This record gives sequence, structure tokens and C-alpha cells, in this order.
Amino acid sequence: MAKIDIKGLARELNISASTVSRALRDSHEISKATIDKVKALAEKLNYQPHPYAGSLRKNKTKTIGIVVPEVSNNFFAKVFSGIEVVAQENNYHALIYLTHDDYDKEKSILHHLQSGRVDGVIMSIASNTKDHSHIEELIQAGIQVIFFDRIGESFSTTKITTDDYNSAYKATVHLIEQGCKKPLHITRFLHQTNTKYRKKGFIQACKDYHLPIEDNWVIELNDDAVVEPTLTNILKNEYRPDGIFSSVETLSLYPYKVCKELGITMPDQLKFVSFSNMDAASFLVPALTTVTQPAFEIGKAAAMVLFQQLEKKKRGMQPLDNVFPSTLIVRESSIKNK
Amino acid sequence: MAKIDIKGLARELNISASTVSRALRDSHEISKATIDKVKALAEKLNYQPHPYAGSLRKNKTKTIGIVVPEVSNNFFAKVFSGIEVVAQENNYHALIYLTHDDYDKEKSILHHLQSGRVDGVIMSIASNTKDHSHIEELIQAGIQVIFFDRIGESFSTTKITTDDYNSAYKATVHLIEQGCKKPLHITRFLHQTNTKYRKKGFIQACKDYHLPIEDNWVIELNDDAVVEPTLTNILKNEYRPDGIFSSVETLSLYPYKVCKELGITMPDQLKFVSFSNMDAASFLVPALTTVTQPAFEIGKAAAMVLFQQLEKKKRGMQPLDNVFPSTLIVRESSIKNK
DNA sequence: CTGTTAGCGCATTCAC
DNA sequence: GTGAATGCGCTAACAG
Repeated sequence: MAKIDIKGLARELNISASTVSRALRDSHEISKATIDKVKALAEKLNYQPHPYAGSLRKNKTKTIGIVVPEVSNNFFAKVFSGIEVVAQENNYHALIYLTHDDYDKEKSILHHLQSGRVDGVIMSIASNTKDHSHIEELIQAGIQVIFFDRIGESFSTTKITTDDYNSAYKATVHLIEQGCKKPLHITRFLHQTNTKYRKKGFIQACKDYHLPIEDNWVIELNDDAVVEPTLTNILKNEYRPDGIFSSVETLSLYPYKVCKELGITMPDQLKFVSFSNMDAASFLVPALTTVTQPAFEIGKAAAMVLFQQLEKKKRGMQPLDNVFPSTLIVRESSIKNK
Repeated sequence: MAKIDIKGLARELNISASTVSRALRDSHEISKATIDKVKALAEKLNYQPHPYAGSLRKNKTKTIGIVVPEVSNNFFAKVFSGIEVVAQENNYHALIYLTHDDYDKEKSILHHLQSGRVDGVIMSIASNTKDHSHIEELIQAGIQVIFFDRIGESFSTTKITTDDYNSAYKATVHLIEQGCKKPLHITRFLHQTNTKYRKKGFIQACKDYHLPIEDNWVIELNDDAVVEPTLTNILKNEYRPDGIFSSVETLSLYPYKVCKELGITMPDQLKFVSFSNMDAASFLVPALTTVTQPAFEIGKAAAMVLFQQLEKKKRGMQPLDNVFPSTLIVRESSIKNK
């Protein structure tokens, strides 16, 4: 199956390559007859334009980069699905890179992405990324960047998040309304935007309901190894919390395990709410209340906005950074009570 | 930040573009001094070669396509993680496409992939794909294709699977050894290779243990909507099965739900084993025995083999199809008993 | 050791 | 309406 190119088509039809090129793009300066002739042959010979030749010529790749910590995580997997659906609809292609939550990897990936391989990037920042200069560089190189979930607040690009503050507030209120007097907030990486705002929501709810909030009501558990011991310690205490609000999916299973080991029954003796996109968890665990982010929709929104921005740019307009500075697209997370 | 190219570097240094090009590639015909000079400037100016220009010239993209049904599924997500890790190590890039288990979509994706966008493809076939001519075409177009899990048996390319027959056999034996006399095998899409062999393993185990296997011991549940009613029907029957072996993760949660509704306790009244890569499930459900495929390793193996094949091809050797016809890489699935 | 030339496949001038 | 020439950024063949 010899690859057929424009020159090949031209030769077959005894016309010039440029005519073929124009015919394939429905140029108005080509006669209907030629267009039909060319297209018929192209179809017959299964002609496919070489994507990289066009990219080189037009300086436009129709490709985006997706940079996420991982994908074995329902949230990111679903966001990706959303992006992918919209990408296919718009004939964009998606290169995906995993940072494995590692700053150095994220840095080298973004550095490479300046090369012209992609038109734009959709990303969620690695959990141990604190310096954002590598992102700044990418933007400076003219690559459109869109953030979701773990966003770079300082950049004036589009950001897509759920309303972390409000969702956390509601989740906490939910605990309180079930009778909690001493809720515990377990979380990770509070320097990230999402966890930071969730913590704020938790605290505000406690204040609004006049709970005597103390320092040890919020605990940051970044290291997998310490989660169980720490929780065990806290829960076997006589004055243990009567409710837990987990900020991240990763922490949502530990309380069950520890409670089971300690003989604490849920939800009778301990209420529990967690951010989670794990379908299985809410299905299997009767007492589980989850705060679920609309991951698929976030992905779709991110892609739609990015493609729209890229198309405008193509038509020679200003890059949209200037038109929509710092667009913040916020969606509600739904609280599912099982 | 003006993009810098080879010509730019050449101009700065008053040497020719080809010298720069060679220096950057550590050509042995360039003096050490020039190489150093060039590299220093390249570093300083943050030069990045344009990937598509090189691809065009060398007819090699350093990019692979990953075509999978979905990624919101722990198995595929982990396979992808494995692929991605190896890809980064080898400086390959991964374009990912989701078929959403739709034959038409799979067909159009593969058709596009003939265009020269990728050097190779790693795929798992959509569940409703029965005709394989679109895959044949892709291979004919000179794209290396590697299958995993849901493989195309008829192609003489590398295939990576777990030993479905054997794993299913063992899982069934596990049920029988726990006292099952009437196991039920629930499965999906028996025209696929993986489910087909799992069914065979189930049946053989039943035979080897002299269970009087009947037609209704295997049931194919392709439609989400009928799963619950069908299971309910089966399980409320007086002569219901005393064990269930599920062939796919998607079906692994329904039995719990139905049993809970019917008041059947697991594992006392009903043993259960399922193929599953869902971490949460085995964590949360005490009675769950899972057959877990080494997804991450499958991904790594697929990528390693593919890259190895592509590198050989590059050096002008025969494409490896001829060297390793129909390489079948099989791995054990582990059975985890909780 | 280095420079000149050509061309990967395509789209866009500029001619006619 | 169509063809010839040019160049996207890079590498490789051919010269010295």
C-alpha cells in the first residue's frame, strides 16, 4: 500500500500539485469539474494529507497537550474523557503526559511542550509544585494554557474549577446537621488551590454553626505511610471526633478501615463525607456521602474553551488572554448521600 | 520570546545551518570546539528543535497512538500509565484516542492513523468490533500494531494478554474449593478473546471437578439495563447458584447490590469472585475475591516491545512482524482473596 | 571539518 | 482557472 501524496494525485490526473491542493480545500478559484475529479481520485486512492507537513506550513498543529498527575484516578480519568470527546468532535488530537505528581517531571514536560508540538495545553498542577515559573515560560512561548482543579491562580488564563469553598461548606453543614459536634477535616497539600479553599469552607461552616473549632480539627496527611497510624491515634482517643470530612478521594477509604479495626460503627458513631469520584465507593459503602465533582463536564468545558480560543487566534485575532483575562469557570459539585 | 530555529543559531555564530544541525546531533565530523559553541548558544537561547520538521524529514514521528475503549476503568487507566512511563523514558509521545467501545469510532480513528501521525499503535479492541478489516488496513499502511487484552487473534503481530483461560480456571477452582456446587459465570461480549477464554476456563474447571454443568451456568449480560433484573430473577429462585464468577469488572458490583436487596449474605450463602482492577472494591468489601490483571506491567510490556520493534525498523531492518510472528506475551493474573 | 544544495508534503504567493 | 516557484524547519547527500 504505497502512501499516496498530493504529487501522486497530480501526476495521475495530469494537473499540477497546487491545483490538487486547492481542489481538496474547496478553493473557489477551481472549477467544479476539477474539484470533483480530484476528490474522487483522492477518495479512491485513500489519500490522507500528512498532518505534520500541514502543521509545519501553517504553524498550527491541531494537537493539544494534556498534563495531569495521573489517570488511575476517576476524577482525572473522567476529565480526560470529557476532553477527548470534544477533541474528537473538533478534529483535535490529544497528547497526554503524566507528571505522577512530580514537580521535576512536570517541569521537563512543559519545557518540551514549548517546541511547537502542541497548540495548547490543559493541565492540573502536580501536588508538590510550588514554583510556577515553568508554566510561565510555556505561556510566554505562546502556548495557550488552561487549568482545571489544581489551578495556577496567578495566571490570567482560563481556569476551570468546581466551587471548592462552597462544596466544602455544604459538606460540612451536612455533617453538622447530622449531629456532628466535633468534625475532623483530613486533607492533603494545602498549598494547592482546591484543598486550600475546601479547608476554608470547612472552617467557615464550623464558625457559622458556632462549633468551637480547634487547631487539631484540620489535619494535613501528605504521606501515605502516616495516614493509618495518625487516624488510629485520633480515633481511639476518648474525645475523638464524631465526624470526618475528607478533602480528597485518596483519603476516603482509610477512615473505614481504621473504624472497622477499632470497632467504631459508621455512620452511627462517626459520620463521614468525602470528596470522591469513585463510583464503586458510594455504591458499596452504605454510609458514604460523597462530594462529587462533575469531572466529565469539567473536561468538556476545558476543551471547548481552549479550542475556541485557538480558533480565534488562528483567524489572526488577539490571543484571547486579552479578551477574557482570567476566565474562571466554576461548577457546583453535587453531594450524594447514600 | 521569539522562537529560535537552527538558522537563527547559525546566523548568530556565523556558521552554516547544517553545521549547527550536525553539532546538535554530536556528529563525529564536527570539531569539539564547534559542538561546544553551538550547544552553549542553543542552551542559552533555549533552542528546541521543531518536532514536526524532523518527523517530516525522517519519516519517523516518535509518536504512538493508544486506542482503547475508555480510561475511566482502572484496568485501562493502569495499562496506560505503564505505556506512558515507558514512552517518557524513550522520548516517545502518546496520542490517546477513546473508542467508547464503539466500532464506528474505532474504525474512523484507525483510518485516520494511517496518515503518518504515528509510528505505531497500541490498542485494545472495542467490545462490539467483530470485523477486523480496519485494523488490517492500518497494518498494511505500515503502522506497527500491538494488541493487549482484547486482541485480534488473526494478526501476526505482538499481543499482550494475561492467561485468561488459566486465571478463570483457578478462580473457578477457588469457588469450588470453598464449597460451591452450582457456580454461575456472568460475562460480557463472548466474541471477544479475553471473555471467550475465561469462559472456557470456567467450564473446564467445572468439568474437572465433576460438576454437572448446565447451559444456564453461563450467562452473557451485554446490556446494563438487564443486569439487575436478570440477577434478581436468578438469585431469588429457590435453586439459585451458590457462587458467582464474574468475567469483567463492570459486572462485579451488581451481585452485591442484588444480594443485599434479597437478603442473601455473602460469602456465607453466596461466594463471589470477579475479574477486577478496582482497588477500592477489594478494600471495602470483605468477601470480595478478585482476579487482578497486572495492568501496569501489561502497559509497560506493550510499550517496550513496540519501541523495540520501531527502533529496529528505523535501522533499516525488516519490520519485526517477520521476525517474531505472532508474539504472544502472557502474564499471570493474581488472585487476591480478602 | 564545514558549506551548499536539495527535498520531506503541503499551502501559498505570484504569475499567466 | 491553473501552473510554477517558494518556504515551513530540519537533515542528508554531495562537495570541497
